[in-house]
Amino acid sequence: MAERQGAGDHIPDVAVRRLPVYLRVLEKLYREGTAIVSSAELSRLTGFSSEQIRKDLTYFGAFGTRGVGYSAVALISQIRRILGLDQSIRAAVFGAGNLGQALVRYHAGKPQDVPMVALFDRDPEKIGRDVHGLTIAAIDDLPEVLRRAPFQMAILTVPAEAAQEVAERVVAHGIRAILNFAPVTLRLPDTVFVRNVDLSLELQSLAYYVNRRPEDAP
Amino acid sequence: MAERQGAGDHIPDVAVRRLPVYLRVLEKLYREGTAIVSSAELSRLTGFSSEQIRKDLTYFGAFGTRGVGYSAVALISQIRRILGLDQSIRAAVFGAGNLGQALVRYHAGKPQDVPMVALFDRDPEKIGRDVHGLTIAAIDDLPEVLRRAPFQMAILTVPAEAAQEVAERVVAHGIRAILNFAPVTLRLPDTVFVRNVDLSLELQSLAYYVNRRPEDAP
DNA sequence: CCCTGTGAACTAATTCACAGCG
DNA sequence: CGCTGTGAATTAGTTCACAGGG
Repeated sequence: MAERQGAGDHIPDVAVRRLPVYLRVLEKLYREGTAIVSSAELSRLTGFSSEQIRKDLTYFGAFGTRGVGYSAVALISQIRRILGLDQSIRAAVFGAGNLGQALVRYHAGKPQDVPMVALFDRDPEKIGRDVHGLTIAAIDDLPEVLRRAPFQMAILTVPAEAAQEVAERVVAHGIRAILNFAPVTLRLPDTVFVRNVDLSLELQSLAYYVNRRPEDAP
Repeated sequence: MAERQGAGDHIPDVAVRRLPVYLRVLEKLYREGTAIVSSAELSRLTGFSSEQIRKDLTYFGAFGTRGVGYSAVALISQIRRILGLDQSIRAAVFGAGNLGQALVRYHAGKPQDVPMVALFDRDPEKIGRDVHGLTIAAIDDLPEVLRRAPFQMAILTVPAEAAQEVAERVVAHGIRAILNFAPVTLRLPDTVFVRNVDLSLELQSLAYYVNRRPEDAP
């Protein structure tokens, strides 16, 4: 009689990825003094359909009031809870090159739920230098840094050749979520969740739409 | 009797986004001397299923040889043609802050099919400075720069508050493809193709998977 | 015999349409 | 009434399974 214990129904990743968008919009509305928001207004501000927004939210519960809408504060804290942002989630950056350093600085300069708390590099020249308050550490110091400044997420900005090895090392230390900027397909146990962001790939696939008539848009 | 002129069937964006991944793997194989590749090998190297790869390719034609596989060179040039990379496609970066400058430097340092040929900023202090060979231009000089160094794609790394306005200006000058790094939902005519890359959003949605058992992975 | 190409079957995701409730 | 919540219908995307041709 027992169904799959506590698992609930499978939630599509596309829905999970929309939650932070809702959160961003809700926080803006809230700062501007809005107390109640309808799915129709969220639709206008996010570009997603109102039924999609309602459906996404009901994957996790019933947060609105029929005939009225959603309380902005309440929905903000619900979404933060769903994503786990109510607990402390931290990230470390691997690779203190152009991109790694820029991401640290860029991210530090904005409101952030997931702070970057460590920055690693392999180059002995760079170790010990400061990037926006973070001291560059050697990747070999990973265990020690993890103890001093725990993090649950790795952001890879190392060169393509190094990415697989670095990924395996962070996974060996218990990291289960990776944001990979290196232009390689990582091969990792599927207990690890990987999201890829690849500038060249984005530009190449955008090229497809440059010479296309509007009707062919997806 | 005439069907929708020349339009062919609608090709899903997910498939278009996989093409550059195939391309990257094929180019690596080709550099290493491989002449013929099977969809099974591409599957192993990309993580996509072999039938998906074959299906994706047949959206655009029949490029393989039954019983044999695909010629690496031939498939490379086919995919490049499909994406439009056989013509010259160029991008410009708007916003010469941390991220914008880093993207220019990062991208310049690797093989690239879509070069970045211009860099804009609003800050008079920055105008005229050099970033990896590109001279920072004022956004007001957009028409002139477009004439001197034509580009078909805009990469937005301006602050959130400025993104909508800058987007509208580039669209007014005929740009129809935008890679948006600013944390806002752009509202643009749907003749314009926008792809969003938002670091905070990626981190927030990854957070969801940090505290999840492997079975709940998507 | 092998691997591509492809309809058919299936699975996932979105949109519809309306019941439900403040 | 109005807007949420949600099964049902639809549409999109993936995988299956095998026919097709070198």
